[in-house]
Amino acid sequence: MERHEEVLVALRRIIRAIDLQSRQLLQRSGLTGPQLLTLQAILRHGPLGVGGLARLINLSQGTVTTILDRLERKNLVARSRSTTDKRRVVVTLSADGEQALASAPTLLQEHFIRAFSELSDWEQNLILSSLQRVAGMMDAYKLDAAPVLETDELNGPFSI
Amino acid sequence: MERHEEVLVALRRIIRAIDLQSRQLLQRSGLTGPQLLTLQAILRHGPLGVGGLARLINLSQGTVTTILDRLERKNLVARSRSTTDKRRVVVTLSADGEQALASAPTLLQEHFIRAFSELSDWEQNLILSSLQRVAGMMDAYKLDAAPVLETDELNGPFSI
DNA sequence: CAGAAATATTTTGAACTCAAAATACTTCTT
DNA sequence: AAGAAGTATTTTGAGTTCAAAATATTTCTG
Repeated sequence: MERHEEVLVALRRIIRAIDLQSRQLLQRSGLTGPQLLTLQAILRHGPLGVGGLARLINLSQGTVTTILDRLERKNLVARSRSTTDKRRVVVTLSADGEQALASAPTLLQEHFIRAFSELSDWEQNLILSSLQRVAGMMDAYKLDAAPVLETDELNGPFSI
Repeated sequence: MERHEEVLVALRRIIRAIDLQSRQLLQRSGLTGPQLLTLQAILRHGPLGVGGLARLINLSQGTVTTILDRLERKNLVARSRSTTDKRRVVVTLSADGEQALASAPTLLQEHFIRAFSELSDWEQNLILSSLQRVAGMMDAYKLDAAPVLETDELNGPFSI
């Protein structure tokens, strides 16, 4: 097996572990990972537009809309149209939302956080920078690809 | 921001990049990432039961069933009941499936594979072992919960 | 051998995710 | 001011994912 395939296997394990954690979270607190992440982002950054929120948590706008639908149904957030620019929808935390956040579990499994914290400083840094490096290599294309869409790149590196 | 939170941010970027790659794949070849992964596993390991397939690619049995539904609808795989043990469903690649696999793109973006391959040997190993370490810390609990899998179609606990 | 326990798979119900199309509003141009 | 162009959000349609319940078969036990 080539090394980049082993990378994929490791990533699939990680992705699955995160998904399972999200489902456990739902059982314990009624909030899934993405929902909790969304609430945390609003808490940290204050009232936000949907687009800004999406960029902050690395999700598409449409995805954030459906997450907000669920949070709104549970009365954890409120949506309101901005008065200055009525195209914008501003999302705020409700009192219930703050309450839910305060009592919510962590997004990563407790035992992962513990294990990670017990690593030495340089090991933590090594792991973090490896992850950031992989992330950078994977989403690098977004930076140069967006402007180039006009040119006929359809027969480019990804053709069948 | 604490370091384990930065870990989560990096992981979210990676997860998103992989999802987007899967959708590009679908545009170009008609197969999504999980579908391609499933076909590859069958090619490598020969006809498989659904459960073995699920363990091989780190997905639940129910998930694999829905993926197989789509692959079967496209005539890329065939399901048949095992004659020796009729509880089991055996999945095989069709001729079309082999053909599709032969002409399919890679699961990771070409440019990621290129960038990764250009790293020095020790850098590749460093990244791979960091990912494996994170994966291990995340799904460690499963090992206590579920005893050893002893299936003859499974070479190692997480091989693809 | 008949019923119970175990194993394998599918179905069901809910959440997440995206691209692309549709909608709503603002700002720029003429 | 009227229409065009741009920006922000939601809707639509499809795929992925899981746990838990339902179904199908086999193997064990009395």
